[in-house]
Formats: sequence, C-alpha cells, structure tokens
Amino acid sequence: MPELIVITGPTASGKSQLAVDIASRIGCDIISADSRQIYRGLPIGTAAPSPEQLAKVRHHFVSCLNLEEYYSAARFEDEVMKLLPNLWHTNEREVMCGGSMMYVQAVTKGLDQLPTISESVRKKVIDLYDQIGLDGLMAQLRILDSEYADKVDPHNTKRVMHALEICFESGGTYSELRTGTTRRRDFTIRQYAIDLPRDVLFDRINARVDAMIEAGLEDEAQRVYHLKHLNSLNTVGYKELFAYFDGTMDRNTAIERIKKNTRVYAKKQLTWLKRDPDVRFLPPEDILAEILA
RNA sequence: GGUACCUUGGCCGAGUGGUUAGGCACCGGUCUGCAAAACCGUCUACAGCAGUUCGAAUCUGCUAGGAACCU
Repeated sequence: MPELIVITGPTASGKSQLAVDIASRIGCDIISADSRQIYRGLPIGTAAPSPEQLAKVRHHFVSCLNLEEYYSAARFEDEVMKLLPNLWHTNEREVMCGGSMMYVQAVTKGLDQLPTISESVRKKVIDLYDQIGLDGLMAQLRILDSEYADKVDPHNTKRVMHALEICFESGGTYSELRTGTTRRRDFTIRQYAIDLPRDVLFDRINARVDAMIEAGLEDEAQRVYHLKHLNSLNTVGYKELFAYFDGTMDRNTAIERIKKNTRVYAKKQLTWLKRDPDVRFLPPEDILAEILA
C-alpha cells in the first residue's frame, strides 16, 4: 500500500529542511501543506523553501497562487487527493510537509462535503451581520440550526457566519452535514512532528525573524502593501510591517511584534498537534533515522 | 540644604476609603471550506514599615529607590 509521510511541527522547527533531507533520500516529491507559502511573492516572510531546496526536490503547492486568489483547506484536500495517485506511480512513499494544521488534517482525516458558498449567500450573510450584529446572527442560527448553535462559540463571528452560510446555501442545517467521521484513505499515513524544547524553538523563531529582516522582508512587504486587505496577507510578518508603513507602529515594535506573534502561532500549532494521537513527536534526527530504517 | 513629585502583578496601564479595571505576554485550551485566521480560559498586584479607620492601592509619618526645580 502506498504511504504518505507527514512531516509537521511548529513554525521554525526545521520542517522544510528535514522534508528535503527525507525526500531526497527516498527519491520522492514534497507536498507542501502551508496556507501562505502557496502564494506567490512571499518567500521571505513565509520562510518558503529556498531556491536550493526547491532545486533539489520537486515541491508542490509552493508559490503557485496570486495573492487575491481564494483558497481553502477543502481545495487543498481535493487537489492533494488528485495529485497523490500520480506521484505514487513512481514512488511508493511521498512526503507532505507543512504547518497549516487544518490543511494537514484535511488530507489525513478528510473534510465533510459542504456546499460551496455562492457569492450571493456570502454577501447576504455579511449584510446580515452589518444589520443585526453577532447576536442577531446567533439568534438566526438558533432558528435554522439549533444543534450547531449550542455547539459553536457564540463569540466567534467567523464560525457563526460560516454556519449560516451553509444553512442558507444548502437549505438544510450545518449539523446534518457534519459527520465527524474520519475518511478512510487507501494509503498508509505516518505523521511526525518535530519535537524541540520550547526555549530552543522560541530562540529559533526570534533569530529567524531577525534573519528575515536581514534578507529584505521590509521590501517584500512593501511590494504587496497595496494588497494589505487580502486574507492572504493577514499573515504574521506582514500585518505588523503594514502597521509600521501606516505609521501606527514604530519599526522596532513591529519587529518585536512579529517575533511575539510567531511565538503565539507556534504555540497554537503545538496545541493542535498535541491532541492528535496519530502524530508522533520526535527530535528531527530520530524522524529521519526511523524513515530511512 | 530647600520645595514639590513619583514608585501598581513579567510588561504596559486605570483607579484619590469599601466588587476581580483593562490590555499584552506567559501558561492552558477550541478548531470540519479565508486557519500564519477567528475565538476561549487562567494568572488577584499595588516599594517597605508603622499609623489613622469598621475598612487603605487610595489618608498620615518614617525608610528605600527614582526623577524635577531652587540655592
């Protein structure tokens, strides 16, 4: 049975390099599971694989979308599931590497089939929110899908809005579409997370941000500044610099904020990973050794 | 030497007699279509000492540290 090796871990833990080491040894490609590296024009701030790494191993889903293009974990799942059989033609094992946990999970566990939200429904929900606010949205959701209304975090506007979108789009409830089941895949999945002591990880993060600044992150951010409202740029490393460009934050504060927010991001990734019993935390050398064994 | 002033939890920062201000970080958590997003929980401090008071971060005195002006 073909196998998918998943290399994940918090940001700045060294996933990219480890994946390249593994892929080059076993002769396979790398599927990147990163919701920001997938966009073009952000190589520095997203710590995308270097030109050398890209030259050494073929990467998928890196630098292939314009910033204004919509993307999602569901699309990622679809595209990866289409791609994998082709890759397995030549290699029995493939590597997926990335820190966008939702993307990783979409591939490893599958997402439920939900309707694609039309432009009109999307607008309708936004207008509704403007008119009746979050409380009104919650009241509406309680009528249309009381089961999910009890479950959802009532303060989380995005989730409430999304549930309503699905109700409107499908004419049914969000609850009935949520099966909560893991999709059976016809391939083996091995998941590893890079395990580093937290203080080491935080040091790496701080040093990497300094290196990004050295490497020209400010210029990179400047080039996309005019697109700052896009979701693809609601990203650590850019939003802070945009505030600096706007004059609402001084440069040093912006850099410190990038470090801080990157640490916060890493923590959230760890929280996600820790609760998944299928993910094994190991030091990078052990991961490599085990795969090559 | 004189006058007036400041000192709040890891950081920022409200609060002039009587609920836990708040924000950020740390730590912990949620997560099924924008996820590097969005959201939640925890952390009870008032420089020290002695007073006044039923009750003090808030008033008084002294001590320590900081900072201003005058000679």
